[in-house]
Amino acid sequence: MTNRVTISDIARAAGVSPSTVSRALNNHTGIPESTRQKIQEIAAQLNYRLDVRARNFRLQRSQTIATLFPYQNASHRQISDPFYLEIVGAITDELDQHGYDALIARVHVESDDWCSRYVLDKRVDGILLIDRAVEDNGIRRLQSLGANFVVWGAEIAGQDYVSVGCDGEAGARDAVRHLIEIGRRRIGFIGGFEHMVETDVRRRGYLLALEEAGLPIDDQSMLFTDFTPEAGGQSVRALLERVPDLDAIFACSDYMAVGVMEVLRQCGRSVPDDVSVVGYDDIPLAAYYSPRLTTIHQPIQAGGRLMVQKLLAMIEGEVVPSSVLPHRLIVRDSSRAEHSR
Amino acid sequence: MTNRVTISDIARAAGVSPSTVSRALNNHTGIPESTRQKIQEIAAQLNYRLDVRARNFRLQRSQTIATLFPYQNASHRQISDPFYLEIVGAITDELDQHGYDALIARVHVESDDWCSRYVLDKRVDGILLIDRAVEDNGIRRLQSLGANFVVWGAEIAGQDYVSVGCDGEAGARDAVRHLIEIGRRRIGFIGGFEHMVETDVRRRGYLLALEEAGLPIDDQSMLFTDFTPEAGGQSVRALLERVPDLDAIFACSDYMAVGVMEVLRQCGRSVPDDVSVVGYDDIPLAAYYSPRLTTIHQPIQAGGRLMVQKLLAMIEGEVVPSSVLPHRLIVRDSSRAEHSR
DNA sequence: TTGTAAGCGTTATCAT
DNA sequence: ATGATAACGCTTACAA
Repeated sequence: MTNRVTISDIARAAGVSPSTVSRALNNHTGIPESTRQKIQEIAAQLNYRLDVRARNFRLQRSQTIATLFPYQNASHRQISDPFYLEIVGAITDELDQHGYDALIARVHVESDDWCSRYVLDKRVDGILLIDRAVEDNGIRRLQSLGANFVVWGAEIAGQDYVSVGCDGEAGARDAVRHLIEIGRRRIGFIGGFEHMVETDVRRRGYLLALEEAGLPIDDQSMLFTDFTPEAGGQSVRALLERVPDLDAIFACSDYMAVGVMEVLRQCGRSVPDDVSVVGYDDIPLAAYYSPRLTTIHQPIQAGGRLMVQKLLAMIEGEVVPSSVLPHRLIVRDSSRAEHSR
Repeated sequence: MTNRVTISDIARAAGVSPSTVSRALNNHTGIPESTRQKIQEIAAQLNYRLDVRARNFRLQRSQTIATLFPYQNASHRQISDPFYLEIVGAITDELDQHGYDALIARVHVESDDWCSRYVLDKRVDGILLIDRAVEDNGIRRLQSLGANFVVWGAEIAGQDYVSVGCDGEAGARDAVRHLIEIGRRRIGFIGGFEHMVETDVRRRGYLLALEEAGLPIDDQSMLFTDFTPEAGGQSVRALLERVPDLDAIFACSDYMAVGVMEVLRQCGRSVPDDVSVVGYDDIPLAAYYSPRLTTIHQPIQAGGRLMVQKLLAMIEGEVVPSSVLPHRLIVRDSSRAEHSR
């Protein structure tokens, strides 16, 4: 912690110049094996440690990637949906493997200040955005700055940036089709924030499935809220008041769905006998809840890693395309309707 | 993204020297209000942005804190326990408010390489460690390096570093006492990794409660595994084979407890009629699971924020003490034994 | 193969 | 009140 050993100290000890040391340490070609070895030995002896800050500064990079979680006004509430943690885990591990540091923050979705903070202030070499608004100022700003970034979520029409995620519209449609197939007719929708893409595309899928089946569409059957069991539970309670003959719920997250199922029971509706429930994400919990939760599986791990790989490729100057990952309907017990209407 | 505006550009435009600009921008005393205003205007006009990397380098700091999650050999499996996400959320928000960046990574608990990477390489000004091993090389290394760090978890005997967390021994003891009070006698324990402090202290509390009640202690009743519903479920299945007359489970995390309850049902045991279950953490899920989960509440939010405050104070040179946060037994439905034996 | 020197952008010291 | 200068630790032309 006291006096740091620098490259010059090694140079002095080895009787060479700092540049030679730098070259030796970085395994540059054109340095004789013998000198290299000698210098590396001395470095080890002296307990030399490269000052990454200095190097990154000199190299004008930061070797750091920010993973940003947009939140909305009202709901700067505590987050705990396991989905987020899974994707963070995958991202940080993958970054680690590539020698990058992972920075994390929540950012207000309606502002773009954070672009200055992370990009202009040169804190990071790139950004990973976990979901975004349908009209997203931050993304526009990132683009105008020429920043490297990858977004988690569905690829949407006219999108001129890179995303990695499932086709949420198709996923939601599959979920709702399934509910219709097992005989459900009054299907509620519980989403995250209305103007975030992931919720928006899933709502589209929901509406599409209803339409295809010739079922009536009713704004009263949709509700938008936080990704927590509590919010899910409250929403379904509200929904039941509006639509007493509700016979199914499609929730935009498994974690929400847990609250949904609990409140349904509290209200005297059995799941799945009276009301079927389908969630989204297929977090570990889904298979271990009772009843086991029907859901749309997303390859979260793979997706997180892919985001990193794409971003690093972009930083290397490559042109990379968006990826649409496969989703999969996993039918479990929460939607096995014994008695269709 | 092209040519960056630097302090010298402003100096040139304003007809002053770079040092004056620096002083003006940093609101140093001894600079006339008029000059300051003029310079700040020009800076704004030119869209000047401080290069934090350069400043941090010059100031020999990084203005970044690492939050590290130790993992064990076998289990570099995906993490998703909401507890972790809640604490990460609290930590990152609090760091943000203080102008610090939050770096995140998982580190192998049996190594201390990461100390070099984060501390010696000067990537961060301090470290937040989420749990640790009973004998923790990383911590010893951090101490020998004189690094600033704060650990999440119980304060343990002879500990000469700063921790923030609940008294896990007391928490576990309260949980198990409660089970004993409602008539349970064959109580199983499902922990995280055996040599991590949080699991270790809770095991002690568990044993203590059994001892106090004069109940027999049986190694076969304890199992150690991952913090996932799946692992919790598998553990309880194994436990039931070893101890067929099991009538209660104390699990070290609510998320685990979910899997525990599901498998109990699969095995034909009703919760809480046949087997009572108590979890730990009081994540949002706990109150919304069915049956509602009895658990030990930890002030996760407050704890995360407090860790940050302490760490920043340490960095400022203050001497700060450890904190033991209050825990609280929350009795819900998973432990209401209708029929005691 | 190696050394010299410049520079990344900022701030602090020491003058003036 | 302000400017010149050095320095933080490293890498890389360019020169030798």
